[in-house]
Amino acid sequence: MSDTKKIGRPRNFDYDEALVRAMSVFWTKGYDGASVRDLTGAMGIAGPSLYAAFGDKRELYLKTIDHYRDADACAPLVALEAEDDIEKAVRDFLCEVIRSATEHESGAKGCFLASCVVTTVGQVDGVAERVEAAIDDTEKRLAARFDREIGKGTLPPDFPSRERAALLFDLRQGYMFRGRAGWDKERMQKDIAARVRMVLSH
Amino acid sequence: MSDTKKIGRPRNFDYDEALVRAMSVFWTKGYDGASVRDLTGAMGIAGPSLYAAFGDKRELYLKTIDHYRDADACAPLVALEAEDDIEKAVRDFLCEVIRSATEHESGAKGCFLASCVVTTVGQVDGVAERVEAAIDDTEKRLAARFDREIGKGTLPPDFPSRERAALLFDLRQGYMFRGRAGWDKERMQKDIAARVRMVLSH
DNA sequence: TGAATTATGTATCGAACGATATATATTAGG
DNA sequence: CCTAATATATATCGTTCGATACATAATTCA
Repeated sequence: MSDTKKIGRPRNFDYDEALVRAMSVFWTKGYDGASVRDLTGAMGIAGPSLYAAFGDKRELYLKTIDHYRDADACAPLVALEAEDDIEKAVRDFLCEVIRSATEHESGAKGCFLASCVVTTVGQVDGVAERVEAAIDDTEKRLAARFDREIGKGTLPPDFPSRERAALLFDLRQGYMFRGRAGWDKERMQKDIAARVRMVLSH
Repeated sequence: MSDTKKIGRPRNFDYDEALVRAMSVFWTKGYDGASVRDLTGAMGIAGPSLYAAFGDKRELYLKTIDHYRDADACAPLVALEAEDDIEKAVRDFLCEVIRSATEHESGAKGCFLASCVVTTVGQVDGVAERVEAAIDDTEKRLAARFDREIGKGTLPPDFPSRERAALLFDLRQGYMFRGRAGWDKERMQKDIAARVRMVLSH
């Protein structure tokens, strides 16, 4: 848009990086559990800088949600779309779900939206519509992946893309729950083959 | 055990009822979001009574979890076990899941464990083991329901009970998520028939 | 009936909460 | 350079948090 420099003293922190660090705090501690001091500490800035740059705690929270969505940070979805062979793609999706549900990047397990944000739906204004939009968007992208195969002829024309997209979505929710509860990767991987077959059966 | 009355002034509130009310507060507001004042207000008692009867906030929280489990409060599971016809039973299970995910009893939607407690796993000591035990118990009961049908001959001997139990579990998680996000009952009910078929397919 | 025991109600504790007032530092434009 | 504009650092605001001290009420047991 404009590379004209703004007047006034410039920030000495990176906006997006601070946002990611804030997300990580919300992710691990929850909305209420994350204090402003926790946030400023992780973001490497002082209180007034947080309020000047992001508004208040709630607005910062909403901004982390939007950033998560915009950054296309859902690895399983990306994996499903990247692999051309649909069977491998579904398997990759499930493997990636299990990985993200068990491995913890910066202490945060699972999906930021599915495991963390969703719990604040009735509690923090602005969250509900974002979560609902995220579900719709995710399921549309999942269904589109199946439709792509129908176009290629790999799946029959009457393949129930939307139903199976919803199934993938729900399987993910289950894995996220198990991951949170401490299940290990190996235990979850046992059903992958059968589940791939189920998702693609017709 | 003993109907001998205890010495000292008796309580003038019902222990279990207070526990249920506390659970409802945790359910709707989350662990951190539920203040001791919220809790005492809903329970109809004063602070010191709470601490005397239940310990501190965390111990009260753990007690609500145990009470939820002991009360067999998971309606879908009960519905699955109660119906003799396995096809109807699975359908009843899914219908009950959708109902509990969308209707709000005392403002709380979804499953207390699956939608609320799980988010405090890494945060509140004592929660992780309870959640893991709850998953194991639930999946065992789901699988046992299928095994019952194998015994009757309604399902083949090689029917993958454990796999399908896990599937039912994960479908539930998906519905709970959608319910939290504001999906309405009708939208979720569209896939029931196909899902019943999928769960019982062999 | 008095001693022991337990619960209740009021009032409040120190700590942590979210948020901000104030003064200073750093930039662009005139 | 001076002014306007924005960011920073320090210090702290009033509130709410989880948790308790204290005095009083209600019960059992001797």
